[in-house]
Amino acid sequence: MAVSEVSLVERARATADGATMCPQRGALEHITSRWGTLVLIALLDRSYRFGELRREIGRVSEKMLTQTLQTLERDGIVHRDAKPVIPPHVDYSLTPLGREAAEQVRALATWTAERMTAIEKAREEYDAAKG
Amino acid sequence: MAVSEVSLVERARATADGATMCPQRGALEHITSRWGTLVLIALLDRSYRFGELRREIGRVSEKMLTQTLQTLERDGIVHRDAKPVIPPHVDYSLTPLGREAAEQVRALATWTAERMTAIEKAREEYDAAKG
DNA sequence: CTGCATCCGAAGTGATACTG
DNA sequence: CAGTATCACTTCGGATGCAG
Repeated sequence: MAVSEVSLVERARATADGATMCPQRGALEHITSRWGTLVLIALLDRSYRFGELRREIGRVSEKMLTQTLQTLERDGIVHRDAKPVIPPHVDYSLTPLGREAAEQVRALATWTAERMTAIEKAREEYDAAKG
Repeated sequence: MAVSEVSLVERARATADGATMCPQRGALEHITSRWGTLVLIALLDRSYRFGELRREIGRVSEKMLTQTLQTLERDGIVHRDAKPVIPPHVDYSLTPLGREAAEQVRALATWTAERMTAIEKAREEYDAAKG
């Protein structure tokens, strides 16, 4: 097994002793966060303006979208291109790094979509047995 | 583009009109949740008992681990094998479905670990520019 | 050993109003 | 249009105590 394959869990424990959480966990959580996943999948298609992205995703507050985009921009996942015009025009797109991450996320989302039938069946059985 | 590649965002919007969130989003969030990812990666290696898993992951309360495991069990991702002995002995392992999911998650975690240097560099540049 | 119930502070979330 | 600020509200998460 490659070193990196277990490093997540190992580092999580290693840095758990009162120290700050390992930066890896942070990055992973930004990418897999509730709105992060949707943003990445949307941007995989094309670049979006702020309001456009908000409409595309739906049911996301300005605050959360702003926060998500800033976090992902800071991690070098999303590129922010603010054109100095009135009214403001800001385009968001994926960096090369971000595109790699987004493809992984999309793979996971696609998998979930494909297996949804099995998952719902499992839920029904679980609820029937315990409920 | 395959249908499933955009269905996540589309469904999120489709069900956004006061209805319950689409079940896909729920499943994806269970898998990518804070403790969900760590549980899946750990179980990819071998089966674990409750306390063992708790120690392996580190810094997770009983409550959260229980909650995470129950959610994943309900989705048919994790298998729970409770042996009727005193004291109780419960083994957790991945179902075939769960193994597929876990491999996707591990791929993402591995990617994050590999790109950590680039991500940290991006963060420093961002902070230097804005602070 | 496993896991449930409860409490409570911390953090996340979102509607609204406001600025550049 | 793109974001910031504030505030009320909800959920998260950990500690503790208890049961099977």
